[in-house]
Formats: sequence, C-alpha cells, structure tokens
Amino acid sequence: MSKVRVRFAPSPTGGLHLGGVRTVLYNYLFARHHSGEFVLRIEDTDQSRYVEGAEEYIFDCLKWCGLEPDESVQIGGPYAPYRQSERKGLYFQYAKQLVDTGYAYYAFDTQADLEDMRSRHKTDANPTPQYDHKLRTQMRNSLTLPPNEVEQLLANNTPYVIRIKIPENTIVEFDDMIRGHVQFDTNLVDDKVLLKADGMPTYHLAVVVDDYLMKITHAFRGEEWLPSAPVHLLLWKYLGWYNDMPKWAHLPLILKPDGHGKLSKRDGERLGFPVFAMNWKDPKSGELTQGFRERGFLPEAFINILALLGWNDGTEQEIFSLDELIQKFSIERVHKGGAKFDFEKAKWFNHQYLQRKTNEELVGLVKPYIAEHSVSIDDSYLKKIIGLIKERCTLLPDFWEQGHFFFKTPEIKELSVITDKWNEQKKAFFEGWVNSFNSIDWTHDALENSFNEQLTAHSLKKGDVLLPLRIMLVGGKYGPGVFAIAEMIGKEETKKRIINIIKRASEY
RNA sequence: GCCGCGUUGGUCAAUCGGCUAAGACGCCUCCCUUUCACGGAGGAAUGACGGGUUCGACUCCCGUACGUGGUACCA
Repeated sequence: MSKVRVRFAPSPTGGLHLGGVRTVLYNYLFARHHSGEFVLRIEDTDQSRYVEGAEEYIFDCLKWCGLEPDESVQIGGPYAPYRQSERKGLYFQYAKQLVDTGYAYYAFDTQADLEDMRSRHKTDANPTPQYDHKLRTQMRNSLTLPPNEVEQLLANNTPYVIRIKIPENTIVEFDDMIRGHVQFDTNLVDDKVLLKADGMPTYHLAVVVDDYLMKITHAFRGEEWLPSAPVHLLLWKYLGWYNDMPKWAHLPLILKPDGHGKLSKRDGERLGFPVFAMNWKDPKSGELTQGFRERGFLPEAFINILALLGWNDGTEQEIFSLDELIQKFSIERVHKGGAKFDFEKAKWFNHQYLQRKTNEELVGLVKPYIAEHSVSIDDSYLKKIIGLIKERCTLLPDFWEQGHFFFKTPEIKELSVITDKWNEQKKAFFEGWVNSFNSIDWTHDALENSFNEQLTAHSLKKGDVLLPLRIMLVGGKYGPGVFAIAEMIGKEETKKRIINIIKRASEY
C-alpha cells in the first residue's frame, strides 16, 4: 500500500471546537502509527464566512496540543498551496470535465428561482424539496435548455453553477472503517452544487479534488458528513479516480452533557466549561470564549481526555501519553455512538496529570497564575509550596486558590470559627505560644512540640485551638498541615497573623 | 416528512454466543487526617422494547421505540 496520508481540513470560521481537536488527534495518531503524513488543509471556499485571525488561531491550538502537521500553509509541502481559496483556479477544469462527460450540468437558476421551486413543491410530506433528478427537469439548466441557448447564456456571462447529475435507481455503497458497510439510494440524493457562481468550488468538489491531488489515503471526518458521502463517492467515480479513493472513517459526534444534540460553545457557556481548545475572541462581536488552555488544563491531559472520548484500547488503562496513543491507537476501536462530554471526568484527568508532574515542572506552569495576583515569587519558595498543595489542585488556577496564604496575609473568611468559642484561656494559650517563638527552632517539628507543650500548660486539647490556628493562618478550613504552613511563612508572619486575630477576637 | 447513523449504570465504557455484565468519573457510607484534599475499604446504580436464530443471547437477524446527524451557491 502507498504511504499513509491523512488530512484535517478545517474551515477557518471561529474557535477550534473539542470535536475538531479530536478529529485532528485521530488523524495525527493514525498517521504517526503508520509512519505516514498528516496534512493540514484550509477549507476557506466560503468567502462570506471569512473570519480574521481564525486560521492563525487553528495553528496556535495545534501547536499547544502538540499535534503539528507535516504539511500546511505555514510550512508548505509538495502539494502546495494548502489553502483552497488559493487553489481556486484548479477546480474549474474538473467541474468542466464532469459537464463534458455528462456527469454534471450548468444551472442558471437564480436564488429566487430556487426559493420559488421550494415553496411550490413544499408539502407536509416533503417539507424540504430537493433539486434532484425529478425537479431538475423543471429548472433552468443545460439539461432543459436548448444547447444554443445555453451557449448564449454562457457567452453573456450569465451567472451559473455546476451541479452534479445524480443517477437514478442506483445504490451507492462503501465500507466505513468505523461503521462497516454503508449504503445509500441515489433517488434520495440531490444534485449538489459543485462549483458556485463566484467560481469557488463547494466543499463537495474541493474535498475530492484535493484529496486526490494531495494523495490522501484515509479520510476521517465527523459523522455529520455521512449523508453527503454518496456525492463524494460518485465524484471519485465520475472523475475516474475511484481506485485512488481514500478509505473513509466517519467519527462519532461529541454530544452535550445534558439534554441532547451536538456540543456547542453555547453549552459550555451555559454549563460553565470550555469547549474550545484555547481562548477565542470573535473579531467582529468582540465576544470572548474560554478555552481549555486558559481554564488551566495541561495539553497532555486535554489530549488524553479527547482520545478516550470515543476510543479505548480495550484494557483498563486510562492515562496515555501521546507516544502510547500513537502506538496503541486503532481506528477500528473507535466507537460508533456519540459520547456526551463530561467535564467532571475531564477535570479528573487534569488532576492526574498534575500529580504526575514534578514540582520543578510545575513551577513554570503555575507561575503565571500566581503572578496574576501581583505577588513576588521566588522559584524555590514556590516549588516548596507546590509540593505542599499540589494534591488538592485540579486546574492550574487552583494553585492560587489553595496557596494564596503563602504569599500574602489572608482575608479571614471564617472568623466565627474562632470567635464563637473564644475565651481568656485560649487567648492566654496563643499569647504564650507566640512568646515561645523566640526560643525554638523554626521547624515543623519544633513548632508542633512547643504547641503541644503550650497545650498542657493551659489545659487545652488540640481540638480546641488547632482549627482556630488554621483560620488565623489560612483564613478558612482548608490547606496543608498548619505547622508546615507556619514553617513556610516564617516566624514574623506567623506571629503577626496570630496576634492580629487575638486582637480581633478579643474585641468581640 | 424523508434518508443515514446510533442505542450496556447519571457519564465514559469492557464484553467480539457461556455473565454471578469489568473498570473509571460522579454520588453515598466508613477509615485516615482534630481542616480541606490525597489515599484506603465498602455501597447504590447498566444490557430501550418486542419478536426470532441458538443447548445458550448484552453479543447474531428482523421489527418498534428513542436519540442523533443530514436534507444550502456552509463547512
């Protein structure tokens, strides 16, 4: 078999969706697994949907994910250009060839003609009439018009499109790598436009011409493309390239966690989780949509989540590095059914990856999130703190939530824990303990020992003052062991925090 | 409406005719920890429905239901 070549062909119209990244991933894994090539082609044939910056954004996302193509508009390749708008001139000859061989025809119907046709033929039984083998005989095209009139229209530069002439009474079938045998009755397929009035191809023409020209061997795309597969198949036949047609795999959809339907960015906003790989700001509306990266996900975790959303290796393993995925991925084990996205599970994956990182690695990752709160950071100090708190962190911003009190005096959110049961005995205890600070080594164990000594001296139990101490140092009921915190923040700061609260509590 | 595709716990899912139906997330209980988390031990919770085929069906076939996608000069 010839060298494996796959492609991801997004249209640059906005943020890169979870499902899009998964399609990239499966392409990438398949290509690497078979030592093949992964091509990124930009499908920008709809000029009305052009969005500034969207193409660049896609590349940035792939870079963040570590799924970089072997050929693309950015790095070029032997089949350049990789942007369909730049290949515009190429498609006409193939459309023309189809017309000449009788597999396609010119259609001169205006937008109004089409609307008119649809409204005239619309019935309850057929709510969306199609431009098909039945109706094409009633429209203005090179099949119904006399040849000289067609020539005249063409000569006058009358706007036209080229439509595929779908045959009647034919079964189009193929074997999908995921779904097995699939078949369609051509009587139910419409005469799709191949070449638009502006001279641009539609997706249907472009995808087969480019897959052929770029020597694509395996084509993976979302399940939403399955209904148009017969058109593509017929095109491969009519163009005489059938033997070179790639093997198809239609990937299952990623669904909303609640309710039903394809996952959309709106669902993310509604339910509070990201849907795009990275932040996307719409240049027209200025609307910002949050991405997994900015939410604090690690790219390795993000990839792992996506890989398992529709695929598994049949064992109990859930954590896979990219290399393992490349080694173990097989398209046959991809599910047929769509999967609902579960953000809780996604967070669990990220937590797993965070725990597997060394504290050194985490320093660089966490730093920006600490810096956001304008505190000065010392790397070795940060590293120690990370060691203390990382097991309670799931997303990168959690490091601030879980460790802010190491950097600045916390706001006391649960003061009542102290004040509700405050008394002279406790006050004396804390004062006594603070006074002993000068005579002890400032280490975790020494701190704990002196704390215990003070306890017996004041006839108190640990339970009476340990939680109040935590509130004094942390502000709330969370965090690592109090003596570890005290050790880290130092004698002066510890003293300051305690004395401060003694004052406040005594005023009650 | 029509066509395609799908359907194992709340979610992700294993199973390729032998099932007392794995595992993970989430949830609940307990232990650990005088905080939170981590960790540990338990628990509740699944084959859409109806027909076949078969000694035997979650697994194969056929219906039905439900879901989902498509039905554009968008991809």
